[in-house]
Amino acid sequence: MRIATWNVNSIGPRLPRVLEWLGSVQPDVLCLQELKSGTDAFPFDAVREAGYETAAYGIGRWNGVAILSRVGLEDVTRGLTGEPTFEDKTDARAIGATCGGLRLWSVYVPNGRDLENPHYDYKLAWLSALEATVREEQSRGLPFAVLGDFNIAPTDADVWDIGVFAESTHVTEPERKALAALRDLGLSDVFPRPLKYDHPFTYWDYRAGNFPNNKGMRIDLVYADSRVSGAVTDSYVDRDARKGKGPSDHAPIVVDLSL
DNA sequence: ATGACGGAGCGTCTCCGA
Repeated sequence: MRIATWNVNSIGPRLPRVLEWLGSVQPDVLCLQELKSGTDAFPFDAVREAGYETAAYGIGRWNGVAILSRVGLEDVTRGLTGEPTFEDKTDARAIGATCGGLRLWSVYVPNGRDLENPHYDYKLAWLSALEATVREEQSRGLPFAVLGDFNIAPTDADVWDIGVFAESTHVTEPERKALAALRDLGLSDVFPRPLKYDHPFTYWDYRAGNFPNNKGMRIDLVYADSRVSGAVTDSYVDRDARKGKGPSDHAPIVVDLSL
């Protein structure tokens, strides 16, 4: 089985590239983040013609997540257990489903913005709710993984220059402790191989030539339990999907499993 | 060339992203 995750930075303008990518890479399951569309506005028909069912969760202009599957899509759950709000609004940042016997979640962790911003506290609260949800979900007894844009660089090596991030989110100890809490639940970081250079970055800012200069970050992650991680035969960041005209600023991660 | 911000909304700018 081949599973994948991709922050597409809006499904509308990205749809042609997503369809092309599905056709060439042929994942069985694709977790999407940052749809920037409401649930009803998702292009279900075009994706169905490509052979995939979709469970989408979007609330409009920001965030939004989905799971596409050609191996079944059951028991869909939208949102986290005890999910916090921001400015009294609930975001659409997490969706879970059972696909081909696996319990999979697609998540888009809040950015945090700045260390003094209330959005940073929201990010940490959201991560606590994710931990609680993972704990609950594991009681289903199915092989389990959570995939998505975590907006956290797990180590200093996961950004191109840690000196640039001295007063920034994404690299702080509280954020990294939230990842450690997921590992304490038995999940492990499925570390992909890069197609080029020596580190598997998954995000490069559009600005200032960051992609051609490989000023990237590894913030999209696959956290899998032992049954899933033990079945991994290959994993890579498809940086080719970051090239060319009209790309997302994130590249997909592809994980092959022998279950 | 991989190649030097882009998406969305009521919008001619601001917010957001990381």
